[in-house]
Amino acid sequence: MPLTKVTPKAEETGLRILNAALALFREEGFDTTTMRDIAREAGVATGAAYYYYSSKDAIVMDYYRRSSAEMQPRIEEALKEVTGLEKRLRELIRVKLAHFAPNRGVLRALLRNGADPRHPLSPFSAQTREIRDIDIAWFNRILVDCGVRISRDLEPHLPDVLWFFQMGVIFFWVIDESPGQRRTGRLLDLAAKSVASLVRVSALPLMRPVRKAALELIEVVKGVDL
Amino acid sequence: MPLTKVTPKAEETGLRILNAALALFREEGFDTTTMRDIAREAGVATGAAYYYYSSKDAIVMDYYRRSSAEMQPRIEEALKEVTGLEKRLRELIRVKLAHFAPNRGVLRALLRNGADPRHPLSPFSAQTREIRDIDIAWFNRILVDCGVRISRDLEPHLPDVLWFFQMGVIFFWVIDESPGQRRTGRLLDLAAKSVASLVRVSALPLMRPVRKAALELIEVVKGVDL
DNA sequence: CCAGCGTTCTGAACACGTTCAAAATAGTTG
DNA sequence: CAACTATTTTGAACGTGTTCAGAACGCTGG
Repeated sequence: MPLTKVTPKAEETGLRILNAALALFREEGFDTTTMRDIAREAGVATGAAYYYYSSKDAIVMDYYRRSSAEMQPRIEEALKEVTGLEKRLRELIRVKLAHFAPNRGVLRALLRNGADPRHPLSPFSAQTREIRDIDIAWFNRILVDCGVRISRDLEPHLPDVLWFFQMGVIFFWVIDESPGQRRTGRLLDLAAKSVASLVRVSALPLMRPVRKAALELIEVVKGVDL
Repeated sequence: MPLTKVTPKAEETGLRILNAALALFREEGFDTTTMRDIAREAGVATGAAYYYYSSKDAIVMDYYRRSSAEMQPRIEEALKEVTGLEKRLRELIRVKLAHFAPNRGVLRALLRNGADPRHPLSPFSAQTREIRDIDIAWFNRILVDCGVRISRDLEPHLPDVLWFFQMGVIFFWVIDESPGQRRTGRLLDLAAKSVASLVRVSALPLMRPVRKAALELIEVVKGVDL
């Protein structure tokens, strides 16, 4: 991925390095695995790993990018099975977690630098913008055809807010050490219900002052770098 | 701090190392500053730095601990000046940010590992429990004598929730690159108002179902490791 | 003043992520 | 095929955080 022009052989080597890395990350953990380990496992010299990936983090980045791409059809399908804001919200996030599950440790490395947009490896960084935009588009789609009325003022921000909510769940998930991350499952059930309710309630005329406050808050938060 | 038994001379050396580190962190940034730099600045060999601090992170930890201690009287005083939930909430957090302000970069290092409770350097870790407990006690105190009615079921959790809210503000602050972190100031104003309103509204009998949902959510989140 | 002992300090050494000059290989052109 | 270029690969070397065996220091009892 990092190489723009590639011979088939190079493509193969790059993939071998990526897969070696992911296998080791899964077995030994991200921090314990060294670049020398990865290179050895892939059958190349240390420097070769850097020819394909400019850093250890770049491997994680590539994994993130590929995963997000692979996920698209699975999401599309999952949303066909299910209707309603709450269920779709839950299903969308559930599919993502399921897809990331085998490499939860790798995702932990991705989220290590939290929400700092200056760090390339961050769901808020410029480098992950493309993935983020695709992600947000799904939330937009869910909102659009869920039949729930959305107030004009909230409308342009709601997909971003839902995406942010999703990131919260994912943060929780990578930390969650309960067996099978069941705790996250529970959290997702409860939170999806609450969020759906909030979205529904937010459109009520009575809620206008609350909406105004929320909007101000949203605007300040977005102002940072998002 | 890391040394249990200390001669006055050792105490002095330890402080020299800490201050050298903080000065360099401020001037050059946490990542750019090396342990060798710190040792040189303090006029000792590299190993000496490790005699006093078991790691680079441990320096940050010590700074965090000391700062939290120094902050106590400042908080006490600030709360005397001000009444009401919203204002006190805002003031409490504002005092903290003001105190941390000169070493914002150091705090960024502290929050680098996000909310992972397994990482020692995390506001959620076992190592920071003492500080966290003291912190939470303040929120408890604010709630107790603010005159606002709190429902029985929410009462034991509310200080923790407010503390969590505070952590959110601090996370935002360390990332906020607006001049003088004005954006965070604005966020704090808005958020404190909203939070205070929420607390007030939450006690309404009408809100019982909402409270129940919130409580379930809180319990799941707390279950992790907090 | 010395011997002994705990405390403080030293600097070389290790493993890691990363860089880079140069070697090996593949591909292309005369 | 040979010469040349572009791509791919190598492995030694650098700077970093960290460790550790032992040197230096300072105090206490004789």
